[in-house]
Amino acid sequence: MKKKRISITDIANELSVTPSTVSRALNGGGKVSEKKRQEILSLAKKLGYRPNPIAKSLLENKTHTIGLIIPEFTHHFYSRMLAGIESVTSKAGYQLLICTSNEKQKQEIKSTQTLLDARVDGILATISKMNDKFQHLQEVMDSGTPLVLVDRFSEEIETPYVISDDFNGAFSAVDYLCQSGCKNILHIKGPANLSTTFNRFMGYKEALRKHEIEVKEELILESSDANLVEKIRFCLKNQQVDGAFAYSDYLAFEIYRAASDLKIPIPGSLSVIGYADEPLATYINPTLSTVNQQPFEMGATGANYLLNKINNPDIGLEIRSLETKLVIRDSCTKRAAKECQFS
Amino acid sequence: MKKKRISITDIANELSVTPSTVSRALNGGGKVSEKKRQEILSLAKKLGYRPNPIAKSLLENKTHTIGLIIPEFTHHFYSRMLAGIESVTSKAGYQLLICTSNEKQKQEIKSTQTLLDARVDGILATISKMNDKFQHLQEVMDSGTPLVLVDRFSEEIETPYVISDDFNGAFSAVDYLCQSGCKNILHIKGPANLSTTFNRFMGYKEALRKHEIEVKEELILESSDANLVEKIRFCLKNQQVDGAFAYSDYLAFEIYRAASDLKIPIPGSLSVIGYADEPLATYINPTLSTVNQQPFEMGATGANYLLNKINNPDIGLEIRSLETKLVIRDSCTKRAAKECQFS
DNA sequence: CTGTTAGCGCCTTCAC
DNA sequence: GTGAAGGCGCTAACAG
Repeated sequence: MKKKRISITDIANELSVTPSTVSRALNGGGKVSEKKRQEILSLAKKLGYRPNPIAKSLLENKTHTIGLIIPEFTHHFYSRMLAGIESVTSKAGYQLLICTSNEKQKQEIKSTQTLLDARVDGILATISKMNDKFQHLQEVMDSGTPLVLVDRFSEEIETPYVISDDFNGAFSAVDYLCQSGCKNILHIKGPANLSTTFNRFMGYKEALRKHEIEVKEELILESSDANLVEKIRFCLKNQQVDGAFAYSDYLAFEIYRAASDLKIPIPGSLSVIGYADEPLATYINPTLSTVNQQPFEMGATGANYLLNKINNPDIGLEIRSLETKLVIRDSCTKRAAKECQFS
Repeated sequence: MKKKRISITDIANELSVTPSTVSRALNGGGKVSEKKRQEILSLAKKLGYRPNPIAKSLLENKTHTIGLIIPEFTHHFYSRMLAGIESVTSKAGYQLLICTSNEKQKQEIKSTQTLLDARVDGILATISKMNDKFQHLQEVMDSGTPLVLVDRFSEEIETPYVISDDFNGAFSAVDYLCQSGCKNILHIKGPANLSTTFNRFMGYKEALRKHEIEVKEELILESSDANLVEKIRFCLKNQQVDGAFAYSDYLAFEIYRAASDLKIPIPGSLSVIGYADEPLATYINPTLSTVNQQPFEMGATGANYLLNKINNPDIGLEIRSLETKLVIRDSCTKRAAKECQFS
């Protein structure tokens, strides 16, 4: 059913020249008499000739396509990251082949295989949460396909990555809480095994240390805890909590709920800061202070880096850590104005 | 830098047979002695042979890739739609090449060209808001590349599409409001020129008609109106509005704001229903009743339909309208329990 | 300047 | 059963 696309040979026949000549005329490479070139060009245009990139790919062993593996589509964070990636790749004339892992290792492995089979020129991946093996990523690297990790990385795989500066992001948030007078700051940790969980926790602790506040076990909760909701409630009730820093905006929202149940006013008696600057942060009441990770920029940086690596295979193992932005909204008591951003 | 992938010829040489034989053994097609077949298969496995789809594409004029054009990544709706599409295509062994139009016609045209150049087997598109020309889509169809439109369509282009049943979605929402006693129902319309805007408006009017309520011009606002916020406020203050149906959840949120400013309690004095069931609907206070369009299913349906059309080019111009689900939350006074879904 | 040849990786006749 | 030949669309090297 597909209409036959016209090929270089078609226009060669029409003009009684060889395909080589047409190719040369079209690519400007070799020498072709000006007259022929014009003839060829105009006929090509008239016929609506479009080169077949498949043939070129076969020849050059390049596809001008980059493969992307993301854990899921639905999080705003990944959508923004995707938008950042797309903005760079489309500008550079690369196509984007998309796969998802659904946060499952098995699907991630399948995706890498798919992308390798498709002969993509490079792969951009956010590894899934549950990863404990990395052989599939090692295979990508062994195949010589440039690989750049975004947002999450692992010590076990030696490839460049672009991440957000979680340590400083968390630090700035907790530092802010301390400066505005909070003494008992609750922290809800993220999923175990994630570097982001670890780094945000470290940032939290470091900020407390700076302000000479003791780190109390009772104030640290795990998001995976089946009784999280009750524990938050218990904590707010019994620990004189006056500040809270959550691994995510969604967890911060759980704190809102508990506080609302307990009639603890935010920000009156409790200042809350979340993480990620998801849209919900501006919709809940009071609007939520949070740490913006600049996912668009993260995606764009990763894509740029990958394209760079595709064209200069020798560039080394580089790591980029993107600055975060502390966004203070209505969920915190304001401290004396400083260099942070209000919104 | 890329390591040479091993080819059918490599393994043929190794075994002193011809590539043809290897090809036959691998594809099971022709007759090959069982012994040779085993040798070939095991060597292929040992060497980690993977067929080159590029070569096959060139031969078969098929890429097993479908192209996708969406207006933007950041809306939850499109993310869900994308997830639905991906779930179908990946299961069917098709790749997904992604482009975005950023709601701009110019970029949409460029995207169709890119996808056509890439020789995708079919295109799934959500046309951009601002489209007034459709020649690029006509070109897609003329090229013989199956095209299916999702979420939005135009009368000007004769191709199958999958949309949400906006008329009934709106009707069910407004009908609900009427049944719970609302007499003066505000409607905020969506962007002009979109079929969704039109159909939701029609659903609104039809529901009023059913309940013999007069349609009042003063109760109908345009989202594009520069003074929208003030007009909502004016309306709530002066028109005894007791119900509101907005084109989107975001517009419903504007109504919340105005109501909050005017100290009009929701749902006490005003019932509000939005549209799309965006995440914010569950985060705002009170939680927002809304119409769920099942974007995941819409994407999946579109993808299935496209794959079907790719394999049966003769199937006709079909149109699917997906049912919506009215989701009643806390922003409405409850009516007597009926068949609608609570959440 | 332009035509011929060869080959990217694979598959499909057509002979033997 | 298996090999040889041709071709998908294109480019590069080598002849003229």
